[in-house]
Amino acid sequence: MKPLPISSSDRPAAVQSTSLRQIPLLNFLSLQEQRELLRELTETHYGKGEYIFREGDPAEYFHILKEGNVKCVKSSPSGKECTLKVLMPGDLFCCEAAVFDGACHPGTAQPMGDVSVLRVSKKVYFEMLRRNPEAAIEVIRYLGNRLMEVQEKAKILALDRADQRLAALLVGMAERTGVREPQGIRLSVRLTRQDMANLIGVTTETAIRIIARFKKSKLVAGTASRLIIRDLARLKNLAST
Amino acid sequence: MKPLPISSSDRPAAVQSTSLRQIPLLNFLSLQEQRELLRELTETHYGKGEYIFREGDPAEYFHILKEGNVKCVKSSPSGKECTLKVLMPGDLFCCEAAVFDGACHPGTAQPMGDVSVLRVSKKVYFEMLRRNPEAAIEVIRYLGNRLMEVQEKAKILALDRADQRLAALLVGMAERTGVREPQGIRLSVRLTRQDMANLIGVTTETAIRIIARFKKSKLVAGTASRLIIRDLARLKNLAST
DNA sequence: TCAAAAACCTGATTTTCGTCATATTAATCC
DNA sequence: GGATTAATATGACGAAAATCAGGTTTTTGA
Repeated sequence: MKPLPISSSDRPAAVQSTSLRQIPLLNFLSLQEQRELLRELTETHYGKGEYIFREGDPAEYFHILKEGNVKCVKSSPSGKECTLKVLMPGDLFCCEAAVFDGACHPGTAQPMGDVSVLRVSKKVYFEMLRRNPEAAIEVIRYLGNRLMEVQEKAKILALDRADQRLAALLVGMAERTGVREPQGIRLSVRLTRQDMANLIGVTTETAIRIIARFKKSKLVAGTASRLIIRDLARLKNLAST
Repeated sequence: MKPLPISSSDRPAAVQSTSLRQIPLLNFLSLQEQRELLRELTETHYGKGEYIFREGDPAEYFHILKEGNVKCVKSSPSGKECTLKVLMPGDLFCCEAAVFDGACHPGTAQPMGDVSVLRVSKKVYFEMLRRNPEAAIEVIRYLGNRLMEVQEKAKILALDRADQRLAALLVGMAERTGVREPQGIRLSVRLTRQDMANLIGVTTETAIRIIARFKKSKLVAGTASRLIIRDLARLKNLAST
């Protein structure tokens, strides 16, 4: 596909046309439609400690992650928190909440560092989908995949021990964000023991103890900002025992 | 909406046109489209102990549950099983798997008694969606809701104790399938202790012990085929503590 | 560069739940 | 309606993970 022929005066603030071509859910649109949607997109930057939206906020927009990582967090009345997913650039988020008029966000979207987010109003987006069945089908595919992902996660939470859940998490992260390095596979997402704990439904202490065991048996190395998977095969094996 | 004007010679085997109007995902179609889709639908009956499809089978059809209850089951390599959801009439199933060419079913669909299932090939269904953006948007809504449901379930599995998970399950079942009775709310779905155990990720013994405690404190009564919720408010309270 | 804040670590103790073994009751089907 | 199977029940024991209560090390930011 060729670059969009859009003059700089055509496009809003900081949304670069090049970035759009990397977003799967905006393919399947004619150039004309892409240009129109581009006009409706706004880009916002967030830093650590801020919120993109919180659980219970009214859901008025579709969000697309452009840069950085965002975690989707749900919390229970007792104050405990559970991280559903770490989003990567290109991921849609909160399409599931954007579904009904007056719906609220079922979870909080929290930047894991500096991030950049694209936003378009539900109304505009749905109108675009109505005109572009092919794009609607793409959204169906995306949601179907997300559904399968969460179902797999629910299965693991329901059936597996803590160490297997952690192994499965690391395998998944390695596959989605790993980069080859001499010592093994480095995760390009910063992930603290606490992050891991929240992702697999255990306490931070438990995650720390398990990672310590993994270190001893040369499965992983490093800490949050530089986590290395040293033996993917054995981790995979542990996850599916 | 008026009844479909279809002569009995027009329609395949046992698919009654009246049943279709109760299926949310077939609304938003013109009469013409409904009639065409009807011709492509086939109905199949299954009994207990049979499988509608199994984990790993190639996914070639969209399924719609017409009558009875079906459970979606996933199993781990070690042989343990986890029930993701009890489907009710009108539910789509395995749309999530019907998403890619050559995809396989991520779980097994198991009748919980006598059931009747409608089926349409992925190809025909997608073509229909391409012609009917409104129907595609309806599928997006459906998937969005399913996604929110599973996310909520994952949160509960990750954060709550067994008794709270069971309470949450019973509250949900009461709301989806409960019928008022003098002694309380009766679940219209047959649900054994083992079913509950598989739905909340504990062993059967644990589910039995918890239900026994619930009985003592007058929260529930009865067994599988006649399960009564006697104090919904207190169950809700327990679930969200 | 130094102080403060995160992140990481460890041990002791308790709670929760799984496992195994064995009854008892209820449902189903010739 | 009585045999057979499925479902429910209970106890004793152990393993897994939470909790609480200290630490140390690393990272961050003024």
